[in-house]
Amino acid sequence: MATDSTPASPRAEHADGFSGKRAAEIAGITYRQLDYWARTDLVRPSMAQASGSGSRRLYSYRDLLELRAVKSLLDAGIRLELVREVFSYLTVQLDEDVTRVNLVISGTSVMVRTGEEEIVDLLRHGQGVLNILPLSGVKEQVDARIVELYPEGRRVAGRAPADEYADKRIGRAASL
Amino acid sequence: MATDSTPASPRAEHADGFSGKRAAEIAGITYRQLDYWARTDLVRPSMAQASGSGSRRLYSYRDLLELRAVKSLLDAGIRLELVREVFSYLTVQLDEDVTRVNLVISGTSVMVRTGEEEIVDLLRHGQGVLNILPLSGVKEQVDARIVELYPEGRRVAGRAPADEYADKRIGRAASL
DNA sequence: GTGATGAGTCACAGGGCTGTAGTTCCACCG
DNA sequence: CGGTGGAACTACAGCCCTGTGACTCATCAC
Repeated sequence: MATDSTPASPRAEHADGFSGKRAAEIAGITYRQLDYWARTDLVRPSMAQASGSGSRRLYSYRDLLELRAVKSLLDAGIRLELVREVFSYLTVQLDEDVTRVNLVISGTSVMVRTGEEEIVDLLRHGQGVLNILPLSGVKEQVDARIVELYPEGRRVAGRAPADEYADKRIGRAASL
Repeated sequence: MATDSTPASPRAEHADGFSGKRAAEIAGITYRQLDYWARTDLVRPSMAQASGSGSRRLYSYRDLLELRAVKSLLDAGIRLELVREVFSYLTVQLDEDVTRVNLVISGTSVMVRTGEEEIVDLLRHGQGVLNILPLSGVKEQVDARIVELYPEGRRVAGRAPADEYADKRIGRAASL
């Protein structure tokens, strides 16, 4: 990771990571929320955990995406409890192909979907409420916010070319 | 019964309304929840409000649909706070044409939609999380539950023929 | 009148924060 | 090397929301 040579995107500029305070600013949450989430294991800084007063948390770019995704879900009126369930699956996945994917939450079952058609299928056959979060939006927001808050003169280019996308079911919790 | 002459569906049998206890059973919630919701103005019995100890609440069939819709949203991990917002708009609408309609919640904006195509549009252009609740499911569940819990020998038939369906935006809250 | 039913009330629990007052670590200065 | 300042984490109290349990109390049917 540290020896990363990928070009482009605000991502590359900050291989050194983001402080707790900055992460909160970029994700658009309060510091207290960030702290609470870290202490309760919802989103933890993957580059450096806190280890007592005076230590520093260090969030990776990917962590920022998670923080922002959590905030989006919260803004949409979803209970933190469900968000926790979702992310306990999601953490495994959610890599670089985040850009064109939709996160679909049906009850406690979570999926990553690309095509709109398949989502329509879900709609047609689905019983419960469907929560759909376009992860692309999350990435865009984070990138925009980084540039906005910390322009730092450094190079900021377009994103890398698209890869293949496929639908993946990433988890399913016990039924209600 | 009363002066109602509509045929079919468990609806017709209970023009006299449902007691609080029954309403809770049918909706699949606890009596305490029903009580709390009534006292905090989320779903109130439209046929008879409580007016002191010893009085009785009376819920209409339509109230049952609301109760069940609230429960569905809750089960889907949505915060009661958002549900309140949604229903403050929804209460105006939500009539008999509930059967083929989807309730779409995007942020704090609420819509009733029929065609899947239009939902796809929302997906494609939408920024935030979309919560989609098929109201048809709600009605089916309520009907099934009534028959299941109170078969009462009375006639129970299929539902009335379809009417026209149209998309209607029913409300939009202040932006975040 | 009597008892069952169901609304009213109160206290309290758990989740999700928020505010504030520490604490600790680190960098920098001399 | 010791002192100083500041950034960031921690501890803890407290608030609001959503119930829940346990009673109490008013009605109604008999």
